[in-house]
Amino acid sequence: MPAAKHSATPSYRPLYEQIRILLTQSLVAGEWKPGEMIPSELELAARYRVSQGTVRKAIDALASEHILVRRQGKGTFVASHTQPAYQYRFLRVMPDTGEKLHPQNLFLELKKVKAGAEHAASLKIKATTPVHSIKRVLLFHDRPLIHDEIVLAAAQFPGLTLPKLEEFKGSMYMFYETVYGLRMIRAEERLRSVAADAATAAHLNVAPGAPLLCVDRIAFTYGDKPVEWRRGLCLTDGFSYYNELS
Amino acid sequence: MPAAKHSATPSYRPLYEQIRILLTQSLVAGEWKPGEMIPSELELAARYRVSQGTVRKAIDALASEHILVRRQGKGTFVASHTQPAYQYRFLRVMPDTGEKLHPQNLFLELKKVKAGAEHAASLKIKATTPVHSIKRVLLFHDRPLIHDEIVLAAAQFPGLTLPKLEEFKGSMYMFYETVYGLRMIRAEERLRSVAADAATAAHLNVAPGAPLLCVDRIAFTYGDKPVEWRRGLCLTDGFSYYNELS
DNA sequence: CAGTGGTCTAGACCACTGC
DNA sequence: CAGTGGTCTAGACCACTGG
Repeated sequence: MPAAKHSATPSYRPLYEQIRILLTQSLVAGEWKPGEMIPSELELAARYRVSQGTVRKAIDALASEHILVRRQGKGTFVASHTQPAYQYRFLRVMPDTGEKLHPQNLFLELKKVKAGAEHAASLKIKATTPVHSIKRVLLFHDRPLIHDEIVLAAAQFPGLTLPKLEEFKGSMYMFYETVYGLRMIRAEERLRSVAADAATAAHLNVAPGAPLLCVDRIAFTYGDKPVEWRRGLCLTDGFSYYNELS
Repeated sequence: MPAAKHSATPSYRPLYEQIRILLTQSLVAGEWKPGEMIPSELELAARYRVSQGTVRKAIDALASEHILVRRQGKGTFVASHTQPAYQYRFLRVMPDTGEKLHPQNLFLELKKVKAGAEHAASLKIKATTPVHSIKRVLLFHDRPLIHDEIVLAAAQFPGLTLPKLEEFKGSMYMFYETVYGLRMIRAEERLRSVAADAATAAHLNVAPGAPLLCVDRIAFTYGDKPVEWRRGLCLTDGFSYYNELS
């Protein structure tokens, strides 16, 4: 017997949708951590007093968003940026050769500053709230490829220091996840073509004025909560930003 | 009674997958045309001798690829670029204001030429095969925004002429669909940042050397058959290429 | 082998559309 | 109202994993 076929909210909300929300809440609460296995479909069906099929549909939805990962014969797992296939989940820049891009991090600085208007709006915090501003360069085969500025709300990343970033081996999102328990599930990007300014040109070892791909990104964790603002300036000489439209 | 739970192919193929293939074949054969309603789930279930649930799963897959569109209470329809929501399905460039982009076409030329190596590889045809090369500019509020070169296999677009393009009102994909029965379902894009050459600069009314977003696209019809190669050079001053990562 | 996810069925009922 | 897609169930069986 299902708990309730209808919710109190104005418009109709199917059961599997309610289950999806409950599962998400458990994820937010940390009941199951990234990489861990969640209970089997039959267990969850029993817990929520619904049929296996309904649980399946809820899990299907979360799996299609890459929040959960199903593995036949093993179980269903919380997706993690530490899993090999998810290491560079959001990195769309790739060599035109088809080679795999495993860039190297070179951190330039970490400053604690006050959020400007754009950062504040993106991160849904008040302007002048303290934020960390990180600058780094991504190297590919020892050649500088991308210059990033990354802005994070200081309140969400207490005790963040340059050495901590530098000693960590792996992507930023792996870092957020393992050190701060923040798993990024989604991002929005806006791309523009810009001319390199002097400072960026120096970092990327190109002439000032060279055309660069400017990628503005906002990354979100569970519940569409924005966590990271990022501006990447990227060389596209032998590299390109790949996208599938469907 | 299902026709067969296993296919003859080496590895296991579920029934709903076989149904999905049959539906796709009917679409390719033109049994149901863009915009038309396909038979109801129960009819299809009877036709293929499977349960409604199995048909549902096949349709779900096609709907998630935007090949079919479900409308509760009405039926399931073949997606069409002529439907308002699908007009500019693959246009990711948008004003930073959030305004909707309804660009205007200005055709510059149509030439019949031989396919070069890149076009041939992209369209999976032999080099030197005849192709149409179309050049146009997209205007937004009378301001030139994008310069496109579009390459199509001549064999697939017989009798294509500039006047035909010019008299047609709507997007290119609407044109392919309504005039040649070719519905594009998917595209791959590669983005780069480039400096405007003299000719492009003139068309877009900017200084030579200005940074432009170069968008190379291959668009596919049913069965991943490539139909269109396109190179767009786009101003990103007040506009940007929007993308969601998940 | 037991346990997991994956498929498929048959049937009941709900929500939405348009006549 | 009939007809469509959408939800939910209960149960059978298949495919895959690992001990």
